[in-house]
Amino acid sequence: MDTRNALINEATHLVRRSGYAGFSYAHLSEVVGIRKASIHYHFPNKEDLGLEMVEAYREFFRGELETISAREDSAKNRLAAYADLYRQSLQDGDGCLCGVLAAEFDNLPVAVQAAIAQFFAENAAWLEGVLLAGRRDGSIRRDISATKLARMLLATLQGALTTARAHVQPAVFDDAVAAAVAAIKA
Amino acid sequence: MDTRNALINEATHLVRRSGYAGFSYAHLSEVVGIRKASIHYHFPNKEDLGLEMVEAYREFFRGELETISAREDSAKNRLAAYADLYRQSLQDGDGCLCGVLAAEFDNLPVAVQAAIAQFFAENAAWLEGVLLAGRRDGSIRRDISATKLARMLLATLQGALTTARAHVQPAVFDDAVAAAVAAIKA
DNA sequence: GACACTTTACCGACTAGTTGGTAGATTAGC
DNA sequence: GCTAATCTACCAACTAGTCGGTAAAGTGTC
Repeated sequence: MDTRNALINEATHLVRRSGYAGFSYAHLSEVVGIRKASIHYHFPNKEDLGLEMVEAYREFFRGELETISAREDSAKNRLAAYADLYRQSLQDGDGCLCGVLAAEFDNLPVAVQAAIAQFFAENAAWLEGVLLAGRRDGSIRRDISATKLARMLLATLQGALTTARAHVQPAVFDDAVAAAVAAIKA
Repeated sequence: MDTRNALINEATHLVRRSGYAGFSYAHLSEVVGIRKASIHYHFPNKEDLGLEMVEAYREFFRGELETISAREDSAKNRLAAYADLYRQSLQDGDGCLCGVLAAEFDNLPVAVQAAIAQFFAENAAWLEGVLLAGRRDGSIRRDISATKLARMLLATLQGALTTARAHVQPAVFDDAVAAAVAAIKA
C-alpha cells in the first residue's frame, strides 16, 4: 500500500512537470526505486495509473476545500486560501495536474478526460458557492453572475499558474491573482 | 518552401491538440504526405521544428495584434477582438500553442522554453498598452494597475481555453471571458 | 545550346534507444 | 504452504535520427 501511494505521488509529480506523454514507467521506476515490471503489478497499464492519479488529486482537493470552508469564514479569506493552493504548486515548480493534462487532452484515455472535466466542474461549483456567500455578505459584486465569476476565477488561476511557470517569475502569478481578486470585489 | 510551411502548420495543429511529447515525425509524415526521413531534411531535429513552430506562432500573433490595433479604435473592442483569437482556437478544437507547450515546460528544449516566455511577455505587453489607453478614455478601471490587469487577462484567456476544451462545453470559455471583461471596466 | 556541376527535395532502409506491456521465477511475511 | 510483492528477462511497436542514393531543377561556362 505504501509503494502504491509512492507510485501515485511520484507519477503525479512527474506529470505535473512534464505532462502525461512526457513521463514513462522507466522514469517512475527510477524515482521510486522499484523495477519497471513491478509498477505493472500495481497499475496494469498507464491508463489505470493516470486515472488513479487524477482521482487521488480530486480527493486531495476535495479535502482541502473542506478544510478551507471550515477554517475560513469570509468569502475573501476562502478565495485567498484557494489561490494559495495554486501558489504552493508554483513554489514547488509543479503545474496543476488537471491543468497540465487538459493541455494534451486529445492524447488522453477517455476515462482520464472525464475525470479531468469532473475536477474542473467540482472546483467551479465550490467557487460558485463561496461567491454566492460573498454576495450575501456584500463582499462580492452582484452585477456579474456567480457562475461566470467562478469560471473566471478558475480560468485565471489555471492560466496564471501555467504562464508564471513559463516565465519562471512568480510575480506573474501573484499579479494576475491579485487583479482578479480585486476586480470581483463589491 | 510550400512543404516547409505545411510541415510547420500541421505540426502546430498536432501539438495544439496533443502536446509536444504527444506528436511524432511519424504522425506528421502521415498528415503531410511526405516520408519521415524527408521531414528531417527540412528540420534536422525535433527541437528545430518546435522552435520554428513557436516562432511562426509568435509572428502570426504579432500580425493579428497589429491588425486589431489598426481596425479597432476602442480598448473594449480591441480586447474583444483579442479574446476572439482564443475563441477561434476553441472552435477549431485546438489549444493555444504556447499554452499547451507551457504545460509540459520541463520537458521542452531550453530554446523552445525561452520562445514561449517571449510569447507571453509580448502578449502581456500589448494588453497593457490597450488597457492604458482604456484608462485614459475612462473605459477601464484605474484602481488596479494595467500591468496586473494585463497579466490577469492573459491568464484568464489561457485558462479559459484549457478548461473549456476539457469541458467540451464552450460556454465555460465564454462565461470566464465575459466576467473578466465586465470586471475590468471602469 | 550543350556540357559539367551543384543544389533542392525527396526516398527506402537502417540504427540505437525507449515505449508500454508480458511471462515466469524468486523472495518475504504470515 | 500461501499469498503478495518483487524480480529478471523478454517482446513488439514506436521514437528521433542517419545513411546512401536518386531524380530533377538550377547554374555556370565554353
